[in-house]
Amino acid sequence: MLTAKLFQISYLRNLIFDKMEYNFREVEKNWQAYWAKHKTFKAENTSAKHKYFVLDMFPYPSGAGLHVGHPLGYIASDIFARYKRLKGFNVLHPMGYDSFGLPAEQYAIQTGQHPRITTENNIARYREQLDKIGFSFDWDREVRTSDPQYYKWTQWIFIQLFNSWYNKQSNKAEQIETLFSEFEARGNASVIAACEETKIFTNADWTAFSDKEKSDILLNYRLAFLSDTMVNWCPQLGTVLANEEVKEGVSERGGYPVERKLMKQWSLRITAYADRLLTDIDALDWTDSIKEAQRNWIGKSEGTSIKFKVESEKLEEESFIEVFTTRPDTIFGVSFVTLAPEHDLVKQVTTADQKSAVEEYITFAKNRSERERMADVKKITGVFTGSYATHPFTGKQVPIWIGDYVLAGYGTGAVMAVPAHDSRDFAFANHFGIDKKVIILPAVDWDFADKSYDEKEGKLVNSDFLDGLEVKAAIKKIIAVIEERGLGKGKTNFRLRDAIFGRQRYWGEPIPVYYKNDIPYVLNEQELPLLLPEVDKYLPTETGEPPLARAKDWKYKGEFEYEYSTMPGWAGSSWYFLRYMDANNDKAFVSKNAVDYWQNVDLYIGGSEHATGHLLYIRFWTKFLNDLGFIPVTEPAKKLINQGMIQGVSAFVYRAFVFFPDEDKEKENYIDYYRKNPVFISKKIFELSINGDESAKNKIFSALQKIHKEAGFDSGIGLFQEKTAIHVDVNIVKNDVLDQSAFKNWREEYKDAVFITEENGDYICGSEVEKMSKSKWNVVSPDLMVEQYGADCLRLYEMFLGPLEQSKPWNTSGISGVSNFMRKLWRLYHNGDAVNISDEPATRPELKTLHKTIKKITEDIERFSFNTSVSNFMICVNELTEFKCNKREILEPLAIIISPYAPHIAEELWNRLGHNESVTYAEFPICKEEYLVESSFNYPVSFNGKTRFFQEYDRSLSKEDVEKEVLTLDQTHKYLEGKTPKKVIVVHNKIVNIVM
RNA sequence: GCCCAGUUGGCGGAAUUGGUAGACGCGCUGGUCUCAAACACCAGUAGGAAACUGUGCCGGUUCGACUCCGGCACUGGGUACCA
Repeated sequence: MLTAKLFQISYLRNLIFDKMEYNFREVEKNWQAYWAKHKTFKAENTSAKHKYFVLDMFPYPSGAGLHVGHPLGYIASDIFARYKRLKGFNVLHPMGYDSFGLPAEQYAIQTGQHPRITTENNIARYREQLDKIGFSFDWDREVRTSDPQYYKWTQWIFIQLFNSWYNKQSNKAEQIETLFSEFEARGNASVIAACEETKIFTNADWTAFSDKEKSDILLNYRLAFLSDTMVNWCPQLGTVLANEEVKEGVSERGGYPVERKLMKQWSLRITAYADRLLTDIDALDWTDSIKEAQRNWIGKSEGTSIKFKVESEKLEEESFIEVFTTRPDTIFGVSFVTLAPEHDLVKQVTTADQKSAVEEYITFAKNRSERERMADVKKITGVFTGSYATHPFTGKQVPIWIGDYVLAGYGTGAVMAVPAHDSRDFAFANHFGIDKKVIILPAVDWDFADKSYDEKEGKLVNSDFLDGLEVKAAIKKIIAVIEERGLGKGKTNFRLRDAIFGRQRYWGEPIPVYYKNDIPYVLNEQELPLLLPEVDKYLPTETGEPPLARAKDWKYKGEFEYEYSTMPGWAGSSWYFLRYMDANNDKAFVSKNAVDYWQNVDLYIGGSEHATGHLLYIRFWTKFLNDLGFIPVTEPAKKLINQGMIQGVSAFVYRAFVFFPDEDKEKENYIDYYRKNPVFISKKIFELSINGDESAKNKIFSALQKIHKEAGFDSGIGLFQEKTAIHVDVNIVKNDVLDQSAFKNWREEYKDAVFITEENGDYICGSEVEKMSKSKWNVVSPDLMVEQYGADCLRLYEMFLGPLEQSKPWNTSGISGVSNFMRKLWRLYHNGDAVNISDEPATRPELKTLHKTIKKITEDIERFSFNTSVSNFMICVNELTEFKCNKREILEPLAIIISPYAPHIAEELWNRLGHNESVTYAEFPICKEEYLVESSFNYPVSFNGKTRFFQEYDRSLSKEDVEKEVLTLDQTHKYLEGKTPKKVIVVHNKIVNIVM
């Protein structure tokens, strides 16, 4: 009763107190409304100012809403965008939604609700959450990939890809018409294109071909093409997936198993751009890890193809196995040749004796799922074909094997095996007892019985004309010889595969293709967008066709056959940066004026998980659109920053089971009992009891006895040794201490929980850093933070947590420091409730504090070290508070420099300083170095290994003073009693060391 | 296995060019205010009684190393038979 009353009094006092304090709720609401009303952040497409394009990777609007980790990158980009505006740039800072995707569709399958509805609801929630944080987005330029006005242009780009081929001579994509006229004039003999190997035909042949034949040939050249390819098929999702969407043999979304399957599919010929995607990386200001990941993904390797003649009586014609190797120097070490199980020659080279064994093996390899293959990489499997090939140099017979360690899709699908110098060949040879021949002598001791020597260093032996050469010289020589004798030729291979483009799903962009007599045609531009039709169910049809086959009243239904696949999730996101430049244009995907002005993204912020997916595709499309002359740039983003992930800190309580020795020990019994009286052991006691601490055990035991007594039992009591850790909602845990009553109310089953606590009655939870997720009860919502501390506080704190690029756990308790800082900042400008600003000139120390801060903040922002900025603001405000500084001369620039970080409070202060315009239109102040000069300082002197502060000098540092350093030397001599030092080391005008 | 990033107090982290390591914040301890508490404010806070020792470990370069070089260990991320 008394405490309740007192609480009321203190509550009232706090209310009055609050009135004098910064009222972030009101201020933030007002300024957010002001920005929206005045379109403060609207970017114009024409300006005398320099442009600056700051882009975030737009989110997929999921049903779970945002957690505190999501806005991290947006806050950073917003700070930079606001900073650039203050620096006088015309800033484009847009936001949108990547709104096609699987989760909405899965939800639709379960509930029957149209994915559009789900998506719109989620977008509305995202928008609400984003608005609360006070971002400076130009919402007039919002894009949604699922909006027909947007995907019209995604479809249009697909059509451009379909209507293009890659000319390797000009090294760019060209209109398919140029190829067409070349075929009509001369056939394809002189065409060098990115395509599958094709038969040579003349212009006469071309004219004679049927329409279908012509179409098939052209498909082989088009950048968007249909082909029978091995795809990653996910039966549970009922769709194919790109390599990038498969992680460790299961689907990235959902984690379902993935199989290999041969299917007719739309693909994009990204491999045509492999070389350019690789070489252009170097010039980009992206992080090394992303650049490296892309290089590895493209996987360029230069080597040689070599032909091995097959010795087989069965074959009428001469037949060769072509292998690809990066180590032609090891040719004399070849002891067998291995074919991929899917290799064309497998059937022909298999002898009658081996036929059944080979067929058995091929069936085995085919049915082995991707997952199994990855799981037992070390398991070696293979079979001998019975045939031999002729070694091109020694003329000896080498056996031909089949093994699934050779991939059909890479190189030629066949390898020459050199067991002594390749670890995979070594393992294979060891397993099947094939002999090895050492042909490179390493400089170090090497046990060839144990492992292969794969290094590209050493001298060649047993290698005929290569003997005595170093590896590098040998490679050069052998390539020359191979080419001279026509045994093969230098060849470059890429790991990168063409991107499979069709998805057997509903919620995506329809591929704008229809079929007439089995020939694919693209729609006319006027017919776009090809709208996503309504369907009764979002599942495949009974005959296994994609959901779009269910559409009843599609435009040309019955007239032509439509393509039923939709585009993959990455289609819309592969060009969205361009749409922001001219988001509402219905004549073109972007106008020439707009793209000429905005060019490309200056700063792109997003997660590193897109390294080999989105970030590769967006570069590909950009290059393609540039080739066709639609845009002036070849890269989408000049600078890329990857923000780290914010992890959750899960809290745990430890549950002990109680049972009664004299009762039935069946499991149900004590589970039942526990449900009535769960016992929780604190982290400390839990750990101690594990380590066999007797006193802790006794403590648990006596606590259990107490519980037991209260329950009305007389008999002995026991503690079940296996304790369970339970995730507990982090919102009822503060500084590791559990809110015990909240915990009891949290779940019905914990209603009667009994706690074994520390001496002071606190229950200390265990904690662990994990991914932030609902199921782990460690999600902290930004709404809650904004509600409790304000948007500015959240923004500052997210930056303060640590370096932007680093992953770090969220810890709400630290936010109070930032909250305190906000109050101190407010008080600088106020005395009680009233604004208290003086027009007196500032003192030198005050000016020094200000300009030091301007300098540091500028440097911090420029090098994206936002965490140190927040510290520097705190130092600045602490110093000014100490000075009791309320000078306009100081506080006005302070409001400006803090505005990118804490825009709401900055606007309010700016307004209270008497300005009518938004602080956004102010000018970022420039540091005046003269105020930074030290008036006095200590010389630290290291002498005989000890550092002493030499003497305090009262002087300012100017250029002349630096030259007058001799004076300091005099002082040094005096100090050292007339001895002359050998060396006096001066750094930043300070003597730091004296060498005698 | 390979590639990339990292390892600093009780915790998050700072040190920008090789120049007084631990800024700033959290937490903790003590004090002021209060009947009491919360809030707020003030002081202290790497370890050690001290000499000294301290940036994952071993060694090197340097007058001087968290920073540069060589080797190792561990943590996180990416990748996976790419010939």
